Amino acid sequence: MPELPEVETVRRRLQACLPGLLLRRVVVHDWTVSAQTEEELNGYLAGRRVARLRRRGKYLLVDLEAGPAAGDGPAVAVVHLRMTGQLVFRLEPGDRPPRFTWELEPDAALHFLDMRRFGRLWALDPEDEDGFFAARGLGPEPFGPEFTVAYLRDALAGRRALLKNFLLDQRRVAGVGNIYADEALFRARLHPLRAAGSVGPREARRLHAALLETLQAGIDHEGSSIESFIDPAGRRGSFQEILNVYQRTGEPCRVCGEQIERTVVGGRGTHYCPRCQPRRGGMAPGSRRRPGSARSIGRRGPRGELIG
DNA sequence: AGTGGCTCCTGGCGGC
DNA sequence: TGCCGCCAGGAGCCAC
Repeated sequence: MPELPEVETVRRRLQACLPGLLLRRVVVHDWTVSAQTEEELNGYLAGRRVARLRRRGKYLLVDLEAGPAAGDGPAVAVVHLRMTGQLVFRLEPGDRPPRFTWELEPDAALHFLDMRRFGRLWALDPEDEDGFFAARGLGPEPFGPEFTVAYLRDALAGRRALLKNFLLDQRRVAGVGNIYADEALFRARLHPLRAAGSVGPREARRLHAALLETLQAGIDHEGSSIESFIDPAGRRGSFQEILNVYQRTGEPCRVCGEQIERTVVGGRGTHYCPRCQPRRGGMAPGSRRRPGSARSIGRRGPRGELIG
């Protein structure tokens, strides 16, 4: 499921080939993909050249230059992949029909495949972009200047919400989804069922570092191809190969050997190591070495995978 | 206001 | 073998 690292991987791939191409028109095959009609979308987007690609949280943004016709101002296309959205240049035999297609010049097309049909497309005036994200309450970018240890500490303070739910709340920090939330909590040695407000200053610092390290590792591995994530060239990411807890229920913890446990938080599968991530703070029992500690960073597991 | 729960959507899978 | 029901989850919406 596309989270920040997966969307960033798509952004980088498209940034390498879309800028300069002309978006001739948008064809909507499934009207539920957008609250705007095909005509409205084309009014914003058709006849413009792609300038560059950006990302905000899990949203992919395509900046379009003003067109040659009078009144064809610049525009921003916003795409959210949600669960199963994919942007691809080629349809393979057996692919279901795309939900929308961008016809490009010279001679190309970008198709939006989306089995579960949760993905969305918006076309905006650039002046309305900040309002668009403000209306959704989108929080700071993890790699942006706002997301400091102090910010995270203050955001956690006093909250009764479970830590897992806190991380999934896009208003607190943008871009974290179920996989990276579980992996970051493991790296930070924090139990997902702890109240956000119970996290102390040192733990907040750990969580901040763990979030950045986990997301960066995801980007470095070009995302997790768990469900159906592929990039626009049809390539799969490899982060799923080094997951520590996500979907490893019953398997041994890579750090302490304890069996990974699974519970449900907010309707989402939640995976953790009961020994490395105790409900109360403190040292993991029977071990001085803990996941995410300086000594464990960069260690290699039995199959050569990076741990932590 | 903060928080949790429900809903959408469909392929895949377990159970009978 | 076939069919039923459940599971996966991002985020908008609603209720408390």
